[in-house]
Amino acid sequence: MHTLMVADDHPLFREAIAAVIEAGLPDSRLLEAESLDQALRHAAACAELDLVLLDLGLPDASGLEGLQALRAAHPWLPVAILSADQERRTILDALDLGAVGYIPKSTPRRDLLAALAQLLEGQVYLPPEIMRRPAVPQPSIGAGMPTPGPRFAELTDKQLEVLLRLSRGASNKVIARELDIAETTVKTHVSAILRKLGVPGRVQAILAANDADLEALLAERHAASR
Amino acid sequence: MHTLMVADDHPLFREAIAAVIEAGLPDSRLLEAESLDQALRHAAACAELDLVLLDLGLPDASGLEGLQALRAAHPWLPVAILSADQERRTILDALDLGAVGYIPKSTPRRDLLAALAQLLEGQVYLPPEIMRRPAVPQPSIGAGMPTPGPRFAELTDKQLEVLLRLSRGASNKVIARELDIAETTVKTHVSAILRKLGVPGRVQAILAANDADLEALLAERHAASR
DNA sequence: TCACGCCTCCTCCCGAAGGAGGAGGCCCTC
DNA sequence: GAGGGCCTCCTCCTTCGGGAGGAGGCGTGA
Repeated sequence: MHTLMVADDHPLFREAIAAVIEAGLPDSRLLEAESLDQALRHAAACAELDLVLLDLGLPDASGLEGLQALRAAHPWLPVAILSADQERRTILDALDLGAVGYIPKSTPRRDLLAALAQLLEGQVYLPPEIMRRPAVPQPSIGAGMPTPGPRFAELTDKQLEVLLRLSRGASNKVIARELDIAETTVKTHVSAILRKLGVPGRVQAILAANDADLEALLAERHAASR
Repeated sequence: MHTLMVADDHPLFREAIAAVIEAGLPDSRLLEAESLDQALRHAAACAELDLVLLDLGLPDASGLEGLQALRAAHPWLPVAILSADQERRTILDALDLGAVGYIPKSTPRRDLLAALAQLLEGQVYLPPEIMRRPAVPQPSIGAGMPTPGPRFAELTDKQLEVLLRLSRGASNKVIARELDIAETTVKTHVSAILRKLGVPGRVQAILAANDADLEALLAERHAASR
């Protein structure tokens, strides 16, 4: 027998959560709050609360302020964020403020139930699809700027030419025609690019390339070679 | 069959980990590294590596530098920290740098196994006893931007969900798992997306999607449906 | 001169991607 | 009740993408 509270200003969403919990965690009790204020009052009144699911963006609390307030008032109360926000930064900030978990609202029902079960067991839950994404652009920890990121510098000129066309969505065949080399040669270059960038496929190479200015890098090299 | 690597400079500790894994994850392979350098070489040489357990305080890498280096060299390689350090701040910094989990060395054997299993399943693991200690798309729907471009408006909600993941570089298989539908269904959706956007392949769909703010569009729809 | 890196191309092989075509279920509207 | 749109899943088939492994030519620097 667990007691949960969902704090969200959308009645329909609260209803949906209630339905999920009723179906998946049969003998649980669910409190509902439509504002931070009400959530704080519920928390004060109900001693056996096991978990709070807190929406970001309640009318009376912008962003993570609600979490902060709840944590300050009830440091022992486990609070998980339930939000539409999928930003990695937001999740880390929430953890920083003491959240025990973070559940994106886009989480499919079965994963949501698994997450709740995990949280009620005393574990921590974070959305794998976000936290396990490679994107780590800003380390910002000490050390000036080694920022190797993807090592475009390691690519040879030819490989950069290939990557440039890759990033524009060209197929191996098209690249071969444009550079007037055999398709097998293009594949060799592509393989080398994937290896050097440490990505598993051309799609990821394109996404990485889109974060950099390849044309500038190429122009720079051409200038340097003159 | 999983392949793991433990990077720790204490032979006895590596031995202990090996024993735990051998007993608890019978058909796994374990690589051992006693320095960051060796870990990097192993990672480069072994493609089927599923998880790296990285100690903080290797001789050739102080603190989280090793994690940073490993992440930079192999962005797609899941790395979990295995450390004696129990500071909340350290854990948050490790996550910040892209670690998929954090296991204190004081973790009892059975919890350690559970954590490894969770990590190998693609989840995130954090030590509850530390993290649970008391301690946005805000789309700005300013009306003014119709931005039809490619006809994203013609896509159904589900197709938008698929396109969103597509644009992050996910394969059909991954999308299927995230949305909890069959891979064939994903293919159906992808085919519909390609047809509606008038592009010849997923790569072009991604490039088109990157020029638009899909999250905002999705949030807008969800808001409208309430 | 010899080694090394780069570019070029090849074959064999396998898994991912995507089209064609069909089918059942659900829900809404006419 | 009969469409029709959407979501779901299937099979069969082709092409594309990428790894493994090998090989030859060319230029530069030790």
